[in-house]
Amino acid sequence: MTRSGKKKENDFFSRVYEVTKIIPYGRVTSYGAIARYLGSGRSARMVGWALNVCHGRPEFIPAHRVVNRNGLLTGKHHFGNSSTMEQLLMNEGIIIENDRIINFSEKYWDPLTELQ
DNA sequence: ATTCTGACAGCAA
DNA sequence: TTTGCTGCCAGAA
Repeated sequence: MTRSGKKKENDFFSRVYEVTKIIPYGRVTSYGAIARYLGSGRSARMVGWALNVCHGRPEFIPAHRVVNRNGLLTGKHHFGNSSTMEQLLMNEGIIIENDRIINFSEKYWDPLTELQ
């Protein structure tokens, strides 16, 4: 598609969004896992950057289901209210304490493993 | 073109 | 164990 108003739609960013959108309800994953799934396992920071711009997307992106490898809600501050992210996660059955997901390994969803 | 930044991850001390 | 620095990649100024 010849630049539909934006740049390449199949950018690294768009892939991040696509992967993020297919995260099942009640499941979470990490930035590194997504980066790895996209091919660049060391671009975890880019994933965070992409999600930072996800607000400019018309579609809903469950960015709250993406945390760091420690299960820590590092990006909760980017959801308008600092409590929005944990509210959304707890609403999906995720146990959060001190901004960290308690049952992280339990709810962890790795695109590499699940999607192959 | 160059520099800085960023919602990370890995490793060293 | 916790704390801190480095590497990494792509976009914005």
